[in-house]
Amino acid sequence: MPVSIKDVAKRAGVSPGTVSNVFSGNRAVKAELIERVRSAAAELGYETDRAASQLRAGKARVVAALVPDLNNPFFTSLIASIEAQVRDEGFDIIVASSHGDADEEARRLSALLAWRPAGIVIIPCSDEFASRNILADTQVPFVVADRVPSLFQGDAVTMDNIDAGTKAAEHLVALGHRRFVVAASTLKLQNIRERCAGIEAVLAKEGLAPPTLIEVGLDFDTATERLGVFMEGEQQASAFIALTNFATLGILACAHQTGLSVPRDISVVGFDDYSWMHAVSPPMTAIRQPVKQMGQAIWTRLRGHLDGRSEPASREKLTCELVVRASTAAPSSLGDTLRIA
Amino acid sequence: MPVSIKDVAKRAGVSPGTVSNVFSGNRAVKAELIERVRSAAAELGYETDRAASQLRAGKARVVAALVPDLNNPFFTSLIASIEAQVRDEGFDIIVASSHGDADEEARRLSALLAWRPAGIVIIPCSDEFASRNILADTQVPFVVADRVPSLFQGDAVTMDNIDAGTKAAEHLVALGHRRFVVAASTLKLQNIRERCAGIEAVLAKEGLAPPTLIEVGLDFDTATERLGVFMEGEQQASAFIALTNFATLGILACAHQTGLSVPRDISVVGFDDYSWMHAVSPPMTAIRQPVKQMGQAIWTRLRGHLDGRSEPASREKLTCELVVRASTAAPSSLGDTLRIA
DNA sequence: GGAATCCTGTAAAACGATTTACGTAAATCG
DNA sequence: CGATTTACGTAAATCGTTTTACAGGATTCC
Repeated sequence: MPVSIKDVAKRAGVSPGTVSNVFSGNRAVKAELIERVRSAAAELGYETDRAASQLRAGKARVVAALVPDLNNPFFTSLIASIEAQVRDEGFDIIVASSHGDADEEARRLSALLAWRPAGIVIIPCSDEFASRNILADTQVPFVVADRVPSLFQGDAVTMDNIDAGTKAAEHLVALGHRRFVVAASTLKLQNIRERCAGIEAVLAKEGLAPPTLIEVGLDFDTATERLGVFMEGEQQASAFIALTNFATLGILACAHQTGLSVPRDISVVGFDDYSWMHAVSPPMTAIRQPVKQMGQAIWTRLRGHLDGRSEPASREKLTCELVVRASTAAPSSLGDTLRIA
Repeated sequence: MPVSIKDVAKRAGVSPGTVSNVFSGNRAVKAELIERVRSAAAELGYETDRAASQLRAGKARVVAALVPDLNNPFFTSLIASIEAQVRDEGFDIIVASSHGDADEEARRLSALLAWRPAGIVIIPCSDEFASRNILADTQVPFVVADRVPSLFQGDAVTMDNIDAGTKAAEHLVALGHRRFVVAASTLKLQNIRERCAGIEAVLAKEGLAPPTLIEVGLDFDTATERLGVFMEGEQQASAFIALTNFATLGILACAHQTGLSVPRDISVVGFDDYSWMHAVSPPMTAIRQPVKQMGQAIWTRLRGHLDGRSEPASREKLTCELVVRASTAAPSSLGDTLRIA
């Protein structure tokens, strides 16, 4: 029942090769025949079989994306951005999640490779990035995004994380804050460490005490739990910086639980910029990652390798932007005292 | 350089057919040969080419998902749920976005069909669902999710939207609210209309005035704009129900803008349950859609058609849950007066 | 005006797997 | 014990494209 190129050829009174040329545009076909083939195809409802096409042609119009978590809107926005890029050129996207596990990452990567895609974009689940060996063995162009091991050689697109940390810290210092808490997901990740470094550098330059670092884990529940334990204890910080989306939520939830008011008692800078951040009260000051540009940069890199051109590997670094809203303000008392309710 | 089944066969000293049988498990192979083939494959780094496999076998281990927007976390969570289901069985997922446009939907659908996937799940961008004709012409099993035209015949998985509306309205009525505003994305969508119907039925039963309906559109910016215009005007409502995620955000943003306090001045029930909802203050009362179960239900349906079994079409309806938090409370004055700042 | 070049069509050979048809050895059966 | 089935291996056909090789007619070039 599936209609093949031969059926179309027969109906249009041409050879299969000609039909192929009409659709692929690989070789010129006379206008009249193009017309005949097109209408024959339309009548039959023919659509070229991608598996067959890809098998013969050797190149697939697919790009594969492997991310740590499909529930994390940062990752899915990135996928959305890439999708918007590639669809104009007739590419499709196949997605997979490593669920934050290195072994699963390797397995999924192999599975994706089995598609012989035109390119792969991967956001590794850890800095070890053990899977890189798998990729090294293939010919498939790939770019590593967001979490890039420091001494990685290939194509990569990241944020300028040091700068992101710097901006957040400078903003709060300028407001008059002196004691900082940083809520990081985990310091095992290079990008998180860089964000911390940016913050620490600013505080050091200003002669302030280094920030209190809290590792809050990778999901909301553990984040609130760990921050909760910390905030119950007596402490003096007035400035909180979240280094991931879930850390932002964790800080907010705990502040609410312990009866601290934002920004009166504490100021908080969130990470990632989502719609809810300017809908809530107070609207959140946050560091916005240029997700869309990231998708563009990734595709540009992949695109470069596409026609067999072997471009030199490059590392691109995008800069984040601090969006100032109302969750940050000058500390209420000069002593930076924190009131626990 | 790509290593094929022949290379493995040669190295293991068997025929290609045998190698195929080892990996596909289609026919029995002696333990000793399995061992030889496996290790040969491992040494060579062989992974079976899915395009070739699929071409010959006629069936693909892929399911395609077509959603209106990859930036909407409801849709991507659903994809995440489906991914979690199918990966155990060695299926991959290919995603596409219709960007809310019916023509694009049709185009993307054809493109997806060209993969000859094992199944397709589609969340239509409108009730017209013009693309259904495309699907009707194929043999590919598909299930329509979330937005299902009322007289659609095939497999479908939806929420019990009437019940969702009912729950929200009953909750607010029980708190003592008498004047309602409903923020809907657009009444063109069947599911939205059903949610409204649920609310209206409750109010009617209680002898209350029907709710004021506002169509806020499909994204955050237009939502805040339209709600803003409305809230500036004098009105008396104390109870707000959002019917989509963006409507929730719109209400919150406008309340904040016009200086209304939640839940003191107005109560609001949000739609969809995201992490941010219990992190913000006040934590939001909301209607939670069982996204995970929805993914499971979809795969169960698709799975049923997989081995050629032709099961009867069915429509599955999942029930939502009202999560009560702190954004809803009894109205402050019995007269239901709304203070405009 | 003859040779070289382009243009555009067809037939047939791939691509890398699966599957069918067949063959041989071993196991089972009456 | 001879006949029949089972078990398991191989060779070759096949899936639906793309691409190569070739061919005939039109064009172009000296």
